[in-house]
Amino acid sequence: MQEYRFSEIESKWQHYWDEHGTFRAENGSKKPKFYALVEFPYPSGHGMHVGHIKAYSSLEVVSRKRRLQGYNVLFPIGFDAYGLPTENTAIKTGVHPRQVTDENIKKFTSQLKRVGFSFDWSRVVDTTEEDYYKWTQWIFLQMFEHGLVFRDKTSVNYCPSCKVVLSNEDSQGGKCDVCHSEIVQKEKEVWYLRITEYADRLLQGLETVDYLPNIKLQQQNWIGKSTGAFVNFKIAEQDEELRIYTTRPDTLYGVTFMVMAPEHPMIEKYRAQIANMDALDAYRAECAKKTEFERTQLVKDKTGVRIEGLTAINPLTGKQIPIYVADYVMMGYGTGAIMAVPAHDTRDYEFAKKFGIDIIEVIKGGDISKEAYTGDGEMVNSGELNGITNKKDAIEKVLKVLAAKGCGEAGVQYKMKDWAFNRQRYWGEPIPLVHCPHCGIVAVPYEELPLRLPPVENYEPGTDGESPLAKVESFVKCKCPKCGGDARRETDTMPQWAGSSWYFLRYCDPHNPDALASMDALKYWLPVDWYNGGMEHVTRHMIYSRFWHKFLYDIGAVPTDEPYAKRTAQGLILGSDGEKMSKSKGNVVDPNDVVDQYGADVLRLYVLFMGDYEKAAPWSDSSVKGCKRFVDRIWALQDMVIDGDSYRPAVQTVMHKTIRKVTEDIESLKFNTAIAQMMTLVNELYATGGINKAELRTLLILLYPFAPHITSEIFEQQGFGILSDAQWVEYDPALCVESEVEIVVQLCGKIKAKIMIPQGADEAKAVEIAMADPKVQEALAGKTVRKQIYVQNKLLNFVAN
RNA sequence: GCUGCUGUGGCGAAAUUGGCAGACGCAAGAGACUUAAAAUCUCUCGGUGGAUACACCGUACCGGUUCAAGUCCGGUCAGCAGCACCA
Repeated sequence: MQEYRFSEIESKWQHYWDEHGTFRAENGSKKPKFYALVEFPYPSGHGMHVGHIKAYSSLEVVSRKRRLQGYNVLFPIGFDAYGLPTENTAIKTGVHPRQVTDENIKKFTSQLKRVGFSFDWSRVVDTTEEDYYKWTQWIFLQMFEHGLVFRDKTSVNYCPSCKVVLSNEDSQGGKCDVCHSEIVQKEKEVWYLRITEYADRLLQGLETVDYLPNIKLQQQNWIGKSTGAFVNFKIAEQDEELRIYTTRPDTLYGVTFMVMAPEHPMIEKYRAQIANMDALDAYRAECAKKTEFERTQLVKDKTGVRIEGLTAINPLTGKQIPIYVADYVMMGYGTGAIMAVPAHDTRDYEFAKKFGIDIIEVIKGGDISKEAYTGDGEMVNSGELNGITNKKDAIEKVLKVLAAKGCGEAGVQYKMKDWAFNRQRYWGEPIPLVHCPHCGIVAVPYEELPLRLPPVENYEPGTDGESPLAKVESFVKCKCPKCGGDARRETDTMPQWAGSSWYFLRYCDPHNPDALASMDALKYWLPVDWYNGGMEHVTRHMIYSRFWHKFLYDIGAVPTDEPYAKRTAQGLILGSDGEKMSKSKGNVVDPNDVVDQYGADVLRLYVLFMGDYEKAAPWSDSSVKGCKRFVDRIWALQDMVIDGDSYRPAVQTVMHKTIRKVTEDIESLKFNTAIAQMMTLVNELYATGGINKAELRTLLILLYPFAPHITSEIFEQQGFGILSDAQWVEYDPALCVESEVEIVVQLCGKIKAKIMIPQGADEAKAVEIAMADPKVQEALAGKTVRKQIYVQNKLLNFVAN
């Protein structure tokens, strides 16, 4: 046997697959289709991370297996290449982001190829290429035409370091997602996509798809649907109504004050009529200074100021109620104002205690002198609601009363907000809209797409939150497509999430010049059968892309309502210190190093063998060696090959068991146990002193999805042909069990003996054999068996005393 | 604070979903081969006692259900993740 020179063998097979187009997916093939999708990478300058390898390895294994099972598999890859790090490199070095991107993509491509992933390289997409972002802009314009794009001046999340407006999703926890600086609030005109219009459908759609339960749950929480009521409170001093949203209309009799958000428009409207406007202005200025983080996290104490000159009237009791301004009420949720029921809401309770406001109990069951009671109970002090004992009935009743008086109705609210859809950055898709002094906002005509990024001298954004594009007169100045007069282009670009919201559609038909993809191709491939990626993308990327997809479905551009039939997520690879890998900690593992030292097959095996695929696991250099040893033992099997075209009796059971376990475990992401079973098989083969041709052939096929290079090489050398053309192997369930099995004999649940009985023996037979065993006889001596439990092929338990 | 998940050897983990706890791998120890080391091969490897057979204990902690609990139920503690004044 020759030496195992993995780098030669691996590059030989990578070239073979490339030249033969082994992994090309065929549109419209008669074979059953399987569309496996992994999250395309952002091509950063640092190259790939072992985390990428783990993320792609699962569906890589599934894809290779499915091809051997006769499927037409689409397993594509691409690059989500717009984004800040590339632009920041450009700012630092002056190199054009296009060039930076191209270099990074080249680097990623070579790394991916070295690992031997079976991607269809003829379908690569790059979100920054003209014939791709043309269609991103096209979708945006379709949304614009359908009223899903709007402009609004609101307080936005602004990162002072990146000088950019961020969506809520990009500024979770009050920190910028990219540079982790504190986010501040800033008034700005921004573009929004009306994703809230799809909130209910995004929620309902979850019932029709096969996502892991925790993924569904996170999406549900993100959408955050609540049901309740809108109630209008008349203002005593003015001909005006204050509209509020509440989930507890049943507590309406317990309202003792109202609260408006500091930004509530009614404050400005009645500026002249409010007696203490100075105090209010001072308070509001203080709130505006606070970052979102301070406002929601640090401040435990309730603050606020009463509005003097405006009083609300409880629509049910006619009682006058004071109104406060307080920053514990947010303008962005509900109506920006609430009715406060301190007896039954913990926040209102704190506020009332601090400001000495009345607390009126309307639900019995708690002790409101100590804390708010949020549970269920009998209604009291509540007029017509008195005596009702459950929340549901009380709400039903109060809604009827409100409807009769015309001052309120049932309603739903979502936590999810509309999607702030622009960045003041260069390296993104230009927003194809024009500001015309006569016609207003006008869409760039479809024929003019793509609207290209112009060259700029300086990629640095303006300090006032303006895009670098604003400085390019030749880009900004244009003619209005409607009236032909002088107009100005929108200079903001789209956020990074735009291109990734539809990339899986382009894969189906990546070179189509006339549509984002042909309907035929989409009908053939959609939905994506299995999508794997990180947990960090299940609320943002996945909700955005589901939203776009549903919109495209509504306008007839795609054939399915939901894009992804199934979604799973891999766990992180931690550094060997158990911490998250990061450059600053110096615990990052470069996949190239592993490939250099041990080969791609070892890397692939290790990332799947290291633990539960869905859980985080620390990297261990020495454990990688275990996989290396396994691969070496596979290579060494070539010296032990004997003739034989069927499994030898001594290993027949373990062969069938292994086929079954590997076949099943791959489908349920249990790669670690699939590999363990193959190791067990190899150990047993070594113990028999050899392996015959039939056994070797089967073993190579089972191992091929994990370690395709070494298995392809041995397969060829043994004269079995080209492994990627082979068929997956079958098992016989009847042969997965030995003819004799060991069972445990227990006395009252304690193990007393182990006996061999024929496989599938009935209870009488098992008892007969057990009774003949001296240890069993000893254990049962002098005892009366009152009951016996027999589990076939497992155990026999005597209950005796 | 709310929601969800997880707690098993020195380490990464298995356990057909209530039926032999610790498969497989790493690390460690002993032996073989070697001038030697590496590599490879063989054996040991949860704890306590015992020379061995073996016995007892053991899946975060306390309690319960059951012939039988890592698995189910109730409570406690710890860790992780997501959301976070959502009215």
